[in-house]
Amino acid sequence: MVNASMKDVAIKANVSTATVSHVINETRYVAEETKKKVYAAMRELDYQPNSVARSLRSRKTNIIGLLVPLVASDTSNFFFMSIANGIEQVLKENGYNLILSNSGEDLEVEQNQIKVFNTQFIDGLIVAPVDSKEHDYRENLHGTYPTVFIDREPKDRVGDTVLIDSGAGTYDGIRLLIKKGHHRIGYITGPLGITTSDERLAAYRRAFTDNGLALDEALIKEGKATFETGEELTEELVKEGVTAIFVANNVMTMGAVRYLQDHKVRIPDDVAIIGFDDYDWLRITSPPLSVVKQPSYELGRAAVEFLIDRLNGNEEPYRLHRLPSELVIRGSC
Amino acid sequence: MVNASMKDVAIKANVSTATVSHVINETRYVAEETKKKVYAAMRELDYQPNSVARSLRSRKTNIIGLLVPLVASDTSNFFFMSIANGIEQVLKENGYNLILSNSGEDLEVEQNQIKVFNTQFIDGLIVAPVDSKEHDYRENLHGTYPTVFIDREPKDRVGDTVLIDSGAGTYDGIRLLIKKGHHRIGYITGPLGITTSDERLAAYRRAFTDNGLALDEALIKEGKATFETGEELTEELVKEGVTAIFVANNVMTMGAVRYLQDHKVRIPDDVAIIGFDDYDWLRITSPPLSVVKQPSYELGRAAVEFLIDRLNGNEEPYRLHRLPSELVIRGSC
DNA sequence: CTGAAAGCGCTAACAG
DNA sequence: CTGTTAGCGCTTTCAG
Repeated sequence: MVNASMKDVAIKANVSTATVSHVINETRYVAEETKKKVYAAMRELDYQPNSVARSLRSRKTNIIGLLVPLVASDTSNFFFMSIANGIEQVLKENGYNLILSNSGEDLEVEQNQIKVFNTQFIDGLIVAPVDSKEHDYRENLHGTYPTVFIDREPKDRVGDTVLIDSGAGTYDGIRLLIKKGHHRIGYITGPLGITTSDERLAAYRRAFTDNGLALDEALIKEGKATFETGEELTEELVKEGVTAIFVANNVMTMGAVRYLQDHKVRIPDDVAIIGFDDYDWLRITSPPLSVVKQPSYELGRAAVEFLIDRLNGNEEPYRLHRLPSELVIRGSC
Repeated sequence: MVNASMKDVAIKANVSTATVSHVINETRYVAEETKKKVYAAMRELDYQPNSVARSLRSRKTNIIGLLVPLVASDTSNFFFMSIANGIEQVLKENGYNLILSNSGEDLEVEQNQIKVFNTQFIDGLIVAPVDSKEHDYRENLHGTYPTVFIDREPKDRVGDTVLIDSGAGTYDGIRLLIKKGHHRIGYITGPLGITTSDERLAAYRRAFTDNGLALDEALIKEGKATFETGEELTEELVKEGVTAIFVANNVMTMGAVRYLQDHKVRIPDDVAIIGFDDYDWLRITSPPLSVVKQPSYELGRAAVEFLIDRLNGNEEPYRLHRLPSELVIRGSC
């Protein structure tokens, strides 16, 4: 059986479609008697309101787009997946649905997807922009719907932005290492030039100067954010005679640990290590890994709250919000 | 500026809306001259077709729903996240969008979400049903859109189903342990009574009988799928004097490893272990963990292919497809 | 307290 | 080769 329309219900209940609509949406007073008739008709016909028609009329889809930059790696993906999870949950609580899309860290794909979204689809957009300080989002984001940027700060503020203050966790980590007597602390980072990487490195430097320590630039190693590069850079650092390593990237953290394990470098006795991002799995590495934890789920929640605020008509200037990161101390330092 | 409609374009180009529509959709012949005028008008007005109106008319949203049962655990979630990733990718290749929704392993939430989807929203649904052999999906799935079930088999077949043959990987794992001389092989599983758990346990039994070995029922431990339960059951097994443990659940695998580490039980010398599901992180446990790997990403792809086949009008009886699982041998056995 | 009717933006049958 | 026009199912104004 094909779905019954509102008209069918109206006929069966002997009322107008207007009344049916008002009963459904509780948008004007309807006599109890009439309501009952309408409900009965709805039940009998197994009526399901057509949300597409409703959207067309009300110019509201109740759908929010989410654009994340996943690449082929469990580790880095998990961060965004976790954000997505938080977002979906809060969205549902507020009666919204989530369209998930992946830019694959590819600017072109990202911009294309935004164009698709521009086709009147979504009521709002949350985007973790592709790594790039260059791109101008004003090109495709015309303000038809509110946008919230997460995790990475876009060049031009075209919406609220929610970031994680990963510098704070980094600072705490380095300070702890220094307090434990480490002076030659290696630093491994993914490509610099993107906000998150730069922020963390700055914190590393700051921790040194704040503690009156000289910093050896040779101990700062930058490379691609891969397992293998993590291994290589760790090797370089070990040869430099570091007693501790801070890895500012999750995937590289694994490579670093692997190198130390493979070369029988004892953690933390020979080399202490602090990594980035927290996962259940880190409880079963040996020793359990100390890391800077980013509140991914909370980031998702916050982003939605900002977005809903805009959807409710908030017209204030765009805001920038930072969530704290946290140093989780386990056995590796 | 508010978005231009097709009518605006038609007026500006001095043609009818029908022509504009046909130009856009290439659905009937239009003279080159006319086309050019239309394109020009579109560009000038920055015209974006309204997909909601289009959907209302064509009764097709190009949106596919995905319903997964995430709970608050990195480990188990990652499996479904990875599936979602595969699904999104293939969907995009085919011009579809993905609405992501989480049932939280709660039957009521799941059924509610299906009801939301029934509101004419989606063109198709992929669902990893909540753990339960009881529920009758025919109640809410009326065949208005095709549905594909993944990972878990529902009681009544109301759509194609794509599963992973995790029994095969389990069988291989047990066989390998037996071949290595283990006879007392403990088995840890999450709650029985759901298809995946039952299948794996059956494979365990089969591996024993196929090898002419007696099986000690006391070595089969069932419990909640949590880290802590994994630890507890491992303790019980160690006290039973097992020389190897097979853990048929990802979260419990971590608990098991943790227990062995904490109690200085050497892996694999004192107790060999094989776990479930593969993650990057398992490369840095010590020793690196051997596991049964499930092709989550491929599962996603396969599900979409089935769905699209249905959307293209395939009316054959529902099919059941199984993807192979794979034993990944590292250092823990 | 309720109904009639316009119209959201688009597609497609029908007509030329 | 192109235009006219009737809806898709709903919301909402205006009128009673």
